Amino acid sequence: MAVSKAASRVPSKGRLPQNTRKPRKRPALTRERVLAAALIILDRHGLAALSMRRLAARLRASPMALYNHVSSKRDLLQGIARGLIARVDFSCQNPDWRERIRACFRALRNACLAHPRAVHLIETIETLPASIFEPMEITTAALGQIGADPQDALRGYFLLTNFTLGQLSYEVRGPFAGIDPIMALRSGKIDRSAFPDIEQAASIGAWDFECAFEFGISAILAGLEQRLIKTRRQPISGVR
Amino acid sequence: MAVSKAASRVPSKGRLPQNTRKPRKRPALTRERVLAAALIILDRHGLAALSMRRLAARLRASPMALYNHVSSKRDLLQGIARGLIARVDFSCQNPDWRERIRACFRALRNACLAHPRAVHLIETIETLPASIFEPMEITTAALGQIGADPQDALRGYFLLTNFTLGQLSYEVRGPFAGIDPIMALRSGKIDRSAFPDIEQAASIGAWDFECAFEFGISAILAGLEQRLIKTRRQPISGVR
DNA sequence: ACCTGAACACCGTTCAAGT
DNA sequence: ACCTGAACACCGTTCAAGT
Repeated sequence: MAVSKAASRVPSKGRLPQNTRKPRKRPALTRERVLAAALIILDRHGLAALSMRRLAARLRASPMALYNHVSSKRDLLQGIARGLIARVDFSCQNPDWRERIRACFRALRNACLAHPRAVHLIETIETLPASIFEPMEITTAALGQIGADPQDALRGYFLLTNFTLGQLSYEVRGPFAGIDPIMALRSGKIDRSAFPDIEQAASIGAWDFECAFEFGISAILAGLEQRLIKTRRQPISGVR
Repeated sequence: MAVSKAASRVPSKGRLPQNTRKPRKRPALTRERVLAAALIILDRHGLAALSMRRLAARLRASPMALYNHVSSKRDLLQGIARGLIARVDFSCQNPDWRERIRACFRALRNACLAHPRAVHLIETIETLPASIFEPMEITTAALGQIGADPQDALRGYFLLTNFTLGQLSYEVRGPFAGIDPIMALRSGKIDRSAFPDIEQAASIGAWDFECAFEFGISAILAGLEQRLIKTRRQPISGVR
């Protein structure tokens, strides 16, 4: 992993160097600058448009210059994802354990929605920054508090994350012309009479993902509370 | 969308043509044969290895021959995903509505696990085959039966699918060297004392995804039942 | 230590030509 | 109708060379 030390050249005490030989037309490359530029391309034009060559052009450097700050394209993409997650603040002081959990996943969701085209990167991240352990710790602590054993608490955590990321992955793909079952029914491509109950649902207005998310978290929390308390001294390991 | 009519050359009544000029060394290309070969490469070597050129080589044809049966690489990938979903049998005759729902998502999960490297394709499918409406119909019908209004029933369905696909996406990425928090803690890369409750969970043996899945579905069903019955005449639209 | 240009081994897809 | 080879405009990355 090639990491530049260029950042350490920044003058101490925050004073700008006044008599440097010549004001650089293009500021020196940095891992941070490379990642930031990559995120801009990703946000604006999508993952397919993010090539090393295009990124280099935007930074007015040769493609190979990037490899001084990033060891491969894979490292670049992982760096973007890690950076986004590392900046999220998951903490919440609410005394209600349900609200603490809810706040975690809301924070994760909002961080992802700020960069929709990076969601897939976050989902496929390989080495996680330490901050991702915060929601895990908060959730397992809260569930332990209501009597869940460690294994069930962890399962509860995975249930919540996987739902959150799963919905994000779906939501972010928009605008669901051919993907959204409601849209598909409405467009008449599918035989409505074969699916009477969906037909009913299809009369609903625009789908509100935020409401669906809050509904989902609420239902999960209610289910976890019921199941974990019910089985407090008798963990549901062999359930099928 | 280029679709070949080569399949219609198959002799009627299932009789093989005995005096065809010469037994072809390489059977004629077909959309089905192209998709099948692509799935084999995908299963064996992953998405990155699935190029039009490599696929053509495996079929002993020129890369351009593929374009007679598939309009683009995108069409190829979508075709694989649609094919996998279309073959799933979601039906279940169990009188218990919970079991009918459970069977749906178990079927979806198992179909995906049979082709782990195709999961990402299934998640990002654009036009869905009609069969994907079956779990939706079964779920919304079941939830309607216990008193949910159409909107909440649909939210319940999305909760279940997004969890199922979200966990699949995570599970399939394995083997979680740097991604699994438990592994990360165990490897000592993270300060265990900062996360006492996870530390507890880290004492658990190998993670069982199937159990986690069943646990998740159970918790969701319990939560949905409680919430939907409780709010039968008072849908939770503005919940936050 | 950082950057460059040329080159290598790949891509997906267009095009004109063959049967 | 189906297939081909050559070509185009791209990729990520290696290498040898420059400062």
